[in-house]
Amino acid sequence: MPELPEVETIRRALEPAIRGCRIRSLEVWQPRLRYPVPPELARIITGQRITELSRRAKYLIFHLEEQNWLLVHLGMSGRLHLTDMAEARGPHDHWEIRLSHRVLRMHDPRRFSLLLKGQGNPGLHPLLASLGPEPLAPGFGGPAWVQALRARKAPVKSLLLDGRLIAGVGNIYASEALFRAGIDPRRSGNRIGATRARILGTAIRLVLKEALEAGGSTLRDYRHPNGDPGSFRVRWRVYGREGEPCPDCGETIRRIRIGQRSSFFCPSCQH
DNA sequence: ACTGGCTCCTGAGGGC
DNA sequence: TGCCCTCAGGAGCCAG
Repeated sequence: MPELPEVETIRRALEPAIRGCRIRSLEVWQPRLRYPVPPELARIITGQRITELSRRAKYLIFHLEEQNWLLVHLGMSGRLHLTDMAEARGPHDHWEIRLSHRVLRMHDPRRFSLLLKGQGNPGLHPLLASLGPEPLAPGFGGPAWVQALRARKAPVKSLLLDGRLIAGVGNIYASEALFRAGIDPRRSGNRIGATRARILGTAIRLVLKEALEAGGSTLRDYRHPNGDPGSFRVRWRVYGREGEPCPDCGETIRRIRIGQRSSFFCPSCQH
């Protein structure tokens, strides 16, 4: 599923291909996504150039002319395909943007994705306004992070998924980062010392950066839908490994529920 | 102000 | 072989 590193990988691949391209048309086949696709969207964006593609958390922002922009989120099963020419529409293909020589299409079986519009400063949009800091931005993990984490008493695993505290961390990286930091996912934020909070901040950046570097392979999958996605799969240390030995100590990895979400951890390495 | 539970949706996988 | 049940997940929303 698209996590922050994959969304950033998509952004990096897409931006040079679409920057400067003019939108010829927008076709919406299924407007009932996470939020309804605005009916007037096609009228607003047709004829405009894409000036920039940016990312905030797991949101992609397609900047257009006249301070218009499109907000796209992939949800958990959304895929963006950029092709040279229009293809027959398949099941779960919900919309496509036709550019001068290319077509950008959204495929999303579970329909948790979204396509919205905005005008002016994207950061003021309700979905973006309350987002916390970007973990990969310079300076993340300093005093502000330590203070914010320790001000909360929810399980740290849940806090990592709270976009107001930190933007874009998903279920996989929350488990992975806590394993790297040696912190029990059930531990309350306010029971994590300042030193360990800093270590966690570093661990988050580490797992995201590693995945981002491996994301170059996801790029190939993105460009060539026939490619075998399994061969490029990143090897998680604990995520999805219930019952397997911990890569560090050999203890059996456990899976527990925290806030309705699966969490994987090593009971020996994480406290 | 926080926390935890619910919700949207469909495909996959396990049990019988 | 096939049906049914449960679960997975992003993240906003809401009740307590």
